[in-house]
Amino acid sequence: MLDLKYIKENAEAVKANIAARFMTADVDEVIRLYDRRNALITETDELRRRRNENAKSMKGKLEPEERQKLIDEGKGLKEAIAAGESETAKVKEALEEKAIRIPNMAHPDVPVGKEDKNNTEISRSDEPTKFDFKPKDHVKLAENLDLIDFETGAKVSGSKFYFLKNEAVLLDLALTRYAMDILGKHGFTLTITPDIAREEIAAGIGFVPRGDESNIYTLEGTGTCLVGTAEITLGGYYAGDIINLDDGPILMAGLSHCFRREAGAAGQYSKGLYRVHQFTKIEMFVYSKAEDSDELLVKLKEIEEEIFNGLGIPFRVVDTCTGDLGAPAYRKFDLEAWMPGRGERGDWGEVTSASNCTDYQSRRLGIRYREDGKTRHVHTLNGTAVAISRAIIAVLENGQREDGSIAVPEALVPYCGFSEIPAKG
RNA sequence: GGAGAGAUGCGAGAGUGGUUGAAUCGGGCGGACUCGAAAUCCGUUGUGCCGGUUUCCGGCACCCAGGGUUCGAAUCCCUGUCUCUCCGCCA
Repeated sequence: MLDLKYIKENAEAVKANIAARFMTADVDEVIRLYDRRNALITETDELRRRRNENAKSMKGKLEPEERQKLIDEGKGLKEAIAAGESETAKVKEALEEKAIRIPNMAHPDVPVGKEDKNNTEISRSDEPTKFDFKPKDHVKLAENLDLIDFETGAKVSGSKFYFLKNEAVLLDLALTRYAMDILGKHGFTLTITPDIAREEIAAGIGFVPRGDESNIYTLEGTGTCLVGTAEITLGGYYAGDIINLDDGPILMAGLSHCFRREAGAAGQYSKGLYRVHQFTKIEMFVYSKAEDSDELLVKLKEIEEEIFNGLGIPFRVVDTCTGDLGAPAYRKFDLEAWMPGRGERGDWGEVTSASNCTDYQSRRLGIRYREDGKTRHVHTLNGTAVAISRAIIAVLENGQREDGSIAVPEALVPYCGFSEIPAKG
């Protein structure tokens, strides 16, 4: 969430930002509740001060009637404090509920626009892969080569579940090791995180654990949910802590399974592995000082480029527009890989996403660092190293040959142990 | 899942219902001594919120969390969470 004092002092800018993101949130109501809360705190603190004074004056020996008088006075104060506290709690709750609807401010360079078509392409690794035959999509390729079984996935678990099979399994594991090696080289602490997190941690990261719009599976009666990304668990890692950033930012990499409800998502562009309920992802997460986060976002983007360049998959990088930013993001760069089987003639499809969330997540999670004797909220950044399912789409579709076999990117060969998936039958 | 023990500041660790935001030791920081260092000695050292005359001052809250008892709770009661030990189950 945003700093309440900041909202009050910059109400017009906050409103303009909400409008630019095509979101709705009631800034005036937040300010009204904030003022009301502060007035109540001041009042109740004064009552508590009088209670403390009253209690202190009763420590020594007193005449019985004098003591009784003080006790009666204390009883009165006690009631007034209880009333003040319950009113404050009510206002605080209402304030919090309204305030979390206000999105993070956006970087001044973020393109303004409503949908992903307003994203700005800022670079391109290469032109789309050329074929001298009509390329197939990954669903067809995987079916021909017996790599992914969607039908049995649906029977056993429901639609949008799948079994990876045969070489696809080894490809999955190879991509994992490949990415982890690169992240280790860049100084990330490697982790495999829990796949379940407490709901308040997920909420602190900016996910909505409950309700119709939620993309999260909750675990009934436990107060926990399945994670949609390791961003949740890695962001929760230092929740409530004051961390030391004097020796540089903290770089974490986490492998987790990711679970998403994806209610209502369907159609050509979501087919096959592109949008599924469960996949494996390796996520980068960074805790940094405020002044370093812009630079680190570029670094995350560059690591993503390194990973996909290494796979030889053409991609472009887009600067995500205001309407397409998630609420916690201040700026976001996406890598979109060329997917020859996407749409009619092939298309770019999102494979990674790197966001600078500034102090939006850390404020709610209570993660701070010290600087010049003061504590400040850390900046948090997250970026996809590899979302395995989408990377597999790109590998299969770009590596396909006319005879039905698939060339495996050279960088993966040492990890998976084969350089091609041979045509079958 | 069952039984028991515990949770206090940066760490270890005291704590009688009322001068306890918290003894003591250690760590950190500042200083003295020293050519320098060690040792020693002295001082200092939490977080959040509200208000103000805003490099500071005042107030409030915080001893795992949430409730309760009381004029007054780190201290008494209840619930939850987590940790440890033992048993059971399990990969």
